[in-house]
Amino acid sequence: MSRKQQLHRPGPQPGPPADDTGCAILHVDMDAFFVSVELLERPELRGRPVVVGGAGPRGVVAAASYEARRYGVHSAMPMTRARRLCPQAVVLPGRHDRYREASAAVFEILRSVTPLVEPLSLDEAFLDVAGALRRLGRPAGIAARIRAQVRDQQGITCSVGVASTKFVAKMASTRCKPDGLLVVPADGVLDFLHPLPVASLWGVGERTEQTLARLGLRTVGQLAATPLPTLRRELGNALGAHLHELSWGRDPRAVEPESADKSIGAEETFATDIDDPQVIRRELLRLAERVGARLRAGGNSGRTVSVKLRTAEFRTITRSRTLRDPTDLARVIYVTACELYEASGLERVRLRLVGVRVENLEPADTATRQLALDEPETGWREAERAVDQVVGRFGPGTIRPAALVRKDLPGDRAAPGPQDGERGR
DNA sequence: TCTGGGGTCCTGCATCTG
DNA sequence: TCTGCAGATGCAGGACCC
Repeated sequence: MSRKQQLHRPGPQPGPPADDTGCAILHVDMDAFFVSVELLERPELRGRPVVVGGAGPRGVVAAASYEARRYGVHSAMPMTRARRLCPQAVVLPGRHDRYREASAAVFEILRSVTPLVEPLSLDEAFLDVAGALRRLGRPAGIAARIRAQVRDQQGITCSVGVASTKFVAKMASTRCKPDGLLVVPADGVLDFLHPLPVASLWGVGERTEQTLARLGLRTVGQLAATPLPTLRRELGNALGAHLHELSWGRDPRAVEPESADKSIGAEETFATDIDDPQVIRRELLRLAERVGARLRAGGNSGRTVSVKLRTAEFRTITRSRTLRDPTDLARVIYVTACELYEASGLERVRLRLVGVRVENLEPADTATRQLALDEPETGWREAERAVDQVVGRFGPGTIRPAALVRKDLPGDRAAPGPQDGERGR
C-alpha cells in the first residue's frame, strides 16, 4: 500500500453508473500485488495477515495483505515495526522473478485492449482507450472487462480508475481499492477532487504536506483557492505551478507507452555498518558489475557515474563524475566509483549503504566508446561481453571477478566480511 | 520506530563558454 | 585584452513515487 492509499477509505462506490463520456484514461492497479501472487500458491494463507518483504534485520515491508493493513502495517514500513504491530502476520520473502512473470501476464491482457499502455511499475499502468471504444464499447465497460479477465485468468484482483486525465484516473483507482471500479465523470472532476486531502495528490509527500499544512491548506479545494504566486513562493516554481494545475483537474500529460531509461543503478544496505575501505571497494565492484551487465543487456551506455554513501547516522551523500565518453564497462564504472569514494572523505566512516548509478544514458550503438582507463579497450570490453554470454547461458553467479569469490560461501552472493582483501579483479 | 531498492525530477550553486 | 552577461553544463542534495 502506498502512502496515498493510506489516505483513502477502501471500497467501490455504490450507486447508478457514472457518465464515462470523455473518460478515455484508465488506471489499473493490482491489489496488494506481491501478496496476491504469493496467495495463489499458498491459498491456506487467505484471510490471514500476510506481509512480503525483506526478512533481514534492516528489511522493510514491500506489500501487506488487507488483513495486515488493519493493524496499521503498510509498505515501506520497517519490518521490525510491522512485526510489533502484527506479531501473528506471516512474513514471506519477496520472489521478484515470480512477480515479474505474473506482471507480464497481466500486461498482456492490458495490451490486448490497446497498445497505448504506460507501465508505472510491475503492478500498475495507464491505458488510453480512446482508440478502442468502437471495438470494445464504453470506457467503464472496458474497465469491467479488464477486471474480469485479470481475475479469471490470473486469479488476482485489481482496481481501475476511469477519468479524463491520468492523475484523476490514478486517484480514482486508489479511492476504490480493493477490487473496485470508479468512474469520475469529466464534469464531476472538481466535486471529486476538492474534498480530498492535499496529500492524496500525486507529488505531495510528507514534506510538502507539512509545508501546505503550515499555510493552513489541508484539502485540494483549499489548495485550488490559493493564489499561484503564493504556491510558487512556498513550494518552488515547478511544484507550485504543477499542484495548482492538478488542484483544478488539469493534467495534459498523455499516456506514453515507450520511455527510455534515464539512469541505471544498484545499491546495497549492509546487515551491519561497515568502515573497512577494502570491503566497501569490494561492494562497489559487485555493484559496478551489476550495473554494467544491466547497461549492456539493455543496449545502453552512460556518461555520468555516481556513488551514494549512507552513514550509520543515516546521512546520505552522493558524488558524481561525468566521463569524457559514455561507457557500459563495469571496469570503468568501478574505477570511477572507487575514486569518488576515496575523494568523499568517508573512507574511515561507518557506512550502512553504498550505491552505484550511471546516468545520462544513450544507446550504446550510437555512443562514442570510452577507452578504458590505462587499459587496452578491447581486452575489457571483450572480457565483459564474454561474461555476459556465459551468465546468459548458465545463470547469474557462474562467473564473476576473483575479488567477489569467497571459498566459505557456497552461494552466488559473497557477503562483505573482514577478511575481504584485494582491490581490483 | 529506525528507516530497502529502483527510479525520476527539481533546485541551487559553481563553473565554463561564447 | 578585459569585462559583463546569459545560457549551458556539472554537481550535490532532496523530495517523491512504487
